[in-house]
Amino acid sequence: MEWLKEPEKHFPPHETLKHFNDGVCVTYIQEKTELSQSTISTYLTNMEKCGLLISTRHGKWSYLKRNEETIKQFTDFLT
Amino acid sequence: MEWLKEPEKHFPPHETLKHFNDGVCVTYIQEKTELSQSTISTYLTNMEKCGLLISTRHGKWSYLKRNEETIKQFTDFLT
DNA sequence: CAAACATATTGATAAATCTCGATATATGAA
DNA sequence: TTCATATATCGAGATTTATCAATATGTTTG
Repeated sequence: MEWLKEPEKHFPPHETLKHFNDGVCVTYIQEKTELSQSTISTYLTNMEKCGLLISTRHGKWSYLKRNEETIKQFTDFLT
Repeated sequence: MEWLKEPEKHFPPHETLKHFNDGVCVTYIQEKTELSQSTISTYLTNMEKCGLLISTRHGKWSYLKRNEETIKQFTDFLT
């Protein structure tokens, strides 16, 4: 969640997409976390189901970005 | 944590102490949570060690109240 | 001091979570 | 259509967490 605040600072640019408008692809997140592909895929899917992340497919890649609206609701609740 | 924001609204007055200055005793919290005595004792002890609660002993009772300073640090971090 | 009460600690078990490898599915390229 | 790549799902083991009963310790009161 922290890395996704400023993707440019934490991930390399994607080979085809020239922007981070829809976030970062699963593979890059997987590499950076050093967890297995299946683990990260499950985590990200769950986080999307929770509403914390938004997933967008571009061709074979899934891009993940923060869902700021739900995140705010949640941190407001915690506070 | 929520109950301890306004103890008067969630707990009966204590038999000896006439105020909630130091919070609420373990037994009252235990009864309200409907967890076992040992479970609640462990939880409260841990929360105190984490700095989230402040424990004060008056005779045979331990009173627990929120440690607002640390709680704020924590919610700030989460936010 | 002994009994009674409040809280703490210990040891144990069931359930949940973390994590993976193997396998399945989806998608673009050859 | 087949291959290579990206992601998803399944089944399972190891670890952690939640929770308790039993027991120990601390404290007041008779």
